[in-house]
Amino acid sequence: MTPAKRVRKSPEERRADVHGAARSIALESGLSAVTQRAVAERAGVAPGLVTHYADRMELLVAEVFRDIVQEELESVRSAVEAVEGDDVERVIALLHGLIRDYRRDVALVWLDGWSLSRRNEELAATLVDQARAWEDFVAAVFERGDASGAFRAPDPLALARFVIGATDGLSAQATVWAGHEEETVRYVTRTVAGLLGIPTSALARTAY
Amino acid sequence: MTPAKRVRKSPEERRADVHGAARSIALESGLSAVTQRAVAERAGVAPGLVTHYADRMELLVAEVFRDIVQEELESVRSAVEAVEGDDVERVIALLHGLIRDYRRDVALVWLDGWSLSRRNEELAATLVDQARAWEDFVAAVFERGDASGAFRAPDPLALARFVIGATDGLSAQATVWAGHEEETVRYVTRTVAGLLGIPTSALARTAY
DNA sequence: ATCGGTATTGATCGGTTGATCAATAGCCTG
DNA sequence: CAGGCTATTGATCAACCGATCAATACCGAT
Repeated sequence: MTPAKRVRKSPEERRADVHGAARSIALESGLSAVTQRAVAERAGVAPGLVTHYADRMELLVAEVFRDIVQEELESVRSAVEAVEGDDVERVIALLHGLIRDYRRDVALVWLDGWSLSRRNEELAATLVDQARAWEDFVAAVFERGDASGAFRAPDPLALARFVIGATDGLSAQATVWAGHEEETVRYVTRTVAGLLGIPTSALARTAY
Repeated sequence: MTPAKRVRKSPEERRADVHGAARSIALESGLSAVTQRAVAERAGVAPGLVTHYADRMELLVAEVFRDIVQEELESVRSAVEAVEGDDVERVIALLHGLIRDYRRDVALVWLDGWSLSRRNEELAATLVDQARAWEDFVAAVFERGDASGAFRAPDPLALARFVIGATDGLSAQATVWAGHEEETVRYVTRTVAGLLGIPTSALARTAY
């Protein structure tokens, strides 16, 4: 039993290590696999160091959830903002980000979040925050198109809630029903086109 | 410490007791609260008796999930089959069963099921079975209307998958975003009407 | 080179979980 | 009423969980 050689890092760096280990575990095996010992092992560190930096494991889980979900949102956001065309094109990019480019690991993290937030207050609060951030983002896309006259969206926030709720459910389905993404995109496209008061072909003009 | 008085029941009856206790715990506190000791206490029984009848706790959890979900399906099924009117009326009843009459406890059990099935093989298999049963039921409603000419549903199964996925997601949302059920019903109604090729008013003619 | 601050260790505690099984006692049969 | 089958008990085990903290040793400052 040779005592493990120690490496002394700056608190910020070590904190990032622990956080990164927790993050990768969450993406691989779910939020419930983010335990003190599992994180410690992956970070190559003693168990005590994890709670030393994370304070409580529940907080670490909530933070990891926030990071994963936030990154996904920023990814879709930048894809939408990178669109050169009109507001209809932006909606197309949005739907792509919501469904076609969905990431199974992220979808599973969302499901874990819903389930675990019953017993983890911080996680519950974080989940609500992130859901609102998604709503605001999607609603802004619809509002912009409504303002420019590209389509009609009299209640952007309600529409955003609907689209997000629906696509979330479809993503959950897709975690076990793989292979129906194309079909799902078609349905959602038709649906949203109908709700926006534009012809389906307008939202489906790029090749899917 | 007076030894607890024993009551000797038939295996079938005791099994039902244990099962019922597990079921009520799942509806109250989620699938992850269905532990050997919690079930034993609620059933008024020694912990050992729970696993004696359930074999493994994972099996009990899977069975409880199946029962709860199956009962919900049968409830909606009988509501739809009780409709006297035409196939459009049946779709209205279906959407009601899927969204407005949604039960928060059942929705949470679904979420737990998705999350837990990563670590519980039997639960995963049960979840897939139940999801298919829902699909078949909803698809049959659409197929019937298509056959009778009440509306158009060229691919009933795909449409069923879409409607179920979307309403599942919206139900999950509703577990935290309470109070938007009416709005959600309106959106889903418009959406489904559009997909079925009938005027929205046809699906919304009863007072919501 | 050495000293001190502090990052890090890892054993430890109390709590939970599922599973097991010898011992017990209720109730039906004769 | 007696006997025996078996339903039931409850203590016990190993494995995991999060949290804690005195002891340790690394590394920058002097």
